[in-house]
Amino acid sequence: MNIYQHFRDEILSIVDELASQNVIPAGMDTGRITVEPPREAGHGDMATNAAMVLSKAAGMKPRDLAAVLSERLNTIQWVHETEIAGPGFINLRLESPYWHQRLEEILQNGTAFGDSTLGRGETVNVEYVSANPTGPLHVAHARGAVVGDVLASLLEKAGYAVTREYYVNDAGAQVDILARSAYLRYREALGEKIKEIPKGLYPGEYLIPVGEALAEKYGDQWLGADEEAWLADIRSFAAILMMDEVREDLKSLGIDFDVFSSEKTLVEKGAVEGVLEQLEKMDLIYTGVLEPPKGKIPDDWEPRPQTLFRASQFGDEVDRALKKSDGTWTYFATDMAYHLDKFQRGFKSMINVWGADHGGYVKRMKAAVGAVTGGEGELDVKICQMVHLKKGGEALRMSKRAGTFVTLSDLIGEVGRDVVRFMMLTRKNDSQMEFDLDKALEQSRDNPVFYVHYAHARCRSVLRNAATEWGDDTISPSALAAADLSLLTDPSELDLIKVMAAWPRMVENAAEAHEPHRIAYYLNELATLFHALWNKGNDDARLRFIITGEPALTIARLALVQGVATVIVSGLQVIGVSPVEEL
RNA sequence: GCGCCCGUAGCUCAGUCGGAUAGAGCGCAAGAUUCCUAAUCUUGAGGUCACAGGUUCGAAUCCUGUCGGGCGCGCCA
Repeated sequence: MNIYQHFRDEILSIVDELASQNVIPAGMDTGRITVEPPREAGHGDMATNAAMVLSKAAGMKPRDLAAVLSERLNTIQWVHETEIAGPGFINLRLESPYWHQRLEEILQNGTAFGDSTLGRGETVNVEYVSANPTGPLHVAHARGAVVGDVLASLLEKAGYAVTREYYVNDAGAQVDILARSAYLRYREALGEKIKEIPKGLYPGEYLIPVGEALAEKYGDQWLGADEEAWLADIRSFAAILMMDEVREDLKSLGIDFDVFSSEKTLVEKGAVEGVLEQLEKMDLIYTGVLEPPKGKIPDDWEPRPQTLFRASQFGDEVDRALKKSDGTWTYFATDMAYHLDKFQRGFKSMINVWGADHGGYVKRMKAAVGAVTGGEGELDVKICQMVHLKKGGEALRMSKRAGTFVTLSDLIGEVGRDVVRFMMLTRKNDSQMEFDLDKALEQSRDNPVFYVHYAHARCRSVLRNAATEWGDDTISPSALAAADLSLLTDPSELDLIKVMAAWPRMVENAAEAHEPHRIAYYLNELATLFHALWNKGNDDARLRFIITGEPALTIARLALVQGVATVIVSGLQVIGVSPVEEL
């Protein structure tokens, strides 16, 4: 349950009630009323801006209106006291039993705590990774993979019906290059000496086994043959092998897609012609000549009539080309068809997770979605900025051309899957990130993965110790459920419960904002509070979890510890990281 | 030249679709361990939220401009 939502509803009914009693006008816009945790703990448990938001429409000064509202709020169940502060905030302080109930709720729900019905089962398509099937995944893909996957999990937890989708670009020029590169390796496998991989082809050694496999399957039949004889076969052969590798890499990151959509299939079934026909009917296509980009004119620029989409009618800067000079579709044209296809499969809400190099593509894609769905489809694009790897205090420079990039599987081999997943969420997706391989393995406060794991391990440790000393029954779910939680009276214990109680709201807000990194930050905060409480037990033995000779108090505190562990696990599940029992 | 993203403490970064005295970690200074994991914690110093205007009860947040960094800029994806 989102507790802030609960009290917001209470305020709305108070507003209605006051309106029906003609104390304030009826029919005011209450949409901007919020109930939030105040930034400062000293301001109570919750604060509402209701009086300030409504004051104008009510024709009252904010603080006067606040006085009227707070009088009624005082009578609501669980409200301990209210206070009018600053320009007209109403601060609420809640009674301790309310917080004890929240802990009980956590214990009853287990890791399902935080599940929300916000999404009302609406479908959302999250498309991520979508790397060309031309080589293994590397570090840049890892960030998008994690961001997309965790965003999908987050939306699921918030009550959406999520489809995880990978778009396989198996039709464009990139896979032709793959095929030519593989052909070289094929000749090599048959004994030819290849001195140097020509510029423009993929030099990576990962294609050597592909060449060998080709040689084994097809023998020498293509030696000396024209490209048109072998291109199609090798292209699909190599692309399939590459996708197998991609799937392996994703699996090792714990990522499993629901749908792999093939660009080639889409093109072959005429989807591009379909979407263009539709656009033609809407008069959104014409033949024209684009202006060269100002300030920077490409060397080989020449004005040329092209088939263009009126993207500028939908918020883009210029109209965009749909056909290449060789008559084939641009990537954009097939991507339009692809997004219409998604929409027709029932996804009004689409999220794409892209790398930084696609930033300039966002506007036209949004324009395209707006056009082909008649404004009904909604596209959000999360751009993941670059990841700079660091090791031994030095930057690891990567170059795809030189073949010196660090692969995803290298990275996982170096630090492990869970660390990769968590670390990728320690920055907003649109901020650049430095990934320090040494720090990611460090067991210190510096390393948020460790820090959260440590908090959970400490929880488990206390529970194990209690079981050893008092018997397994002490920590059984039924024993903890029967605990007298009213014995939890210390402010730091209640503070901890309050942060746990904020978890459902965190899930909803992060899901609505499409910001998975907030989960990692929340877990860090929860861990901080728990570590702090733990250390209070060092200063004051009365605050330790296990108090010999006081079973009731101990069980209440074990319930608290179990609650912390539960919420941490609930969060780690969203991130896709396994909790550890001990370190 | 144009578009998008970013600019917050010495460093790395949060900051809840406009809220109260702008936060955290690292680093720095000083402390806590016969006791549930000190792999942790506590306290302190540290700020013109890049800069200049504007919008309003209120701006780090929204708008305009300037400066600085990143990404991209017809027939690559």
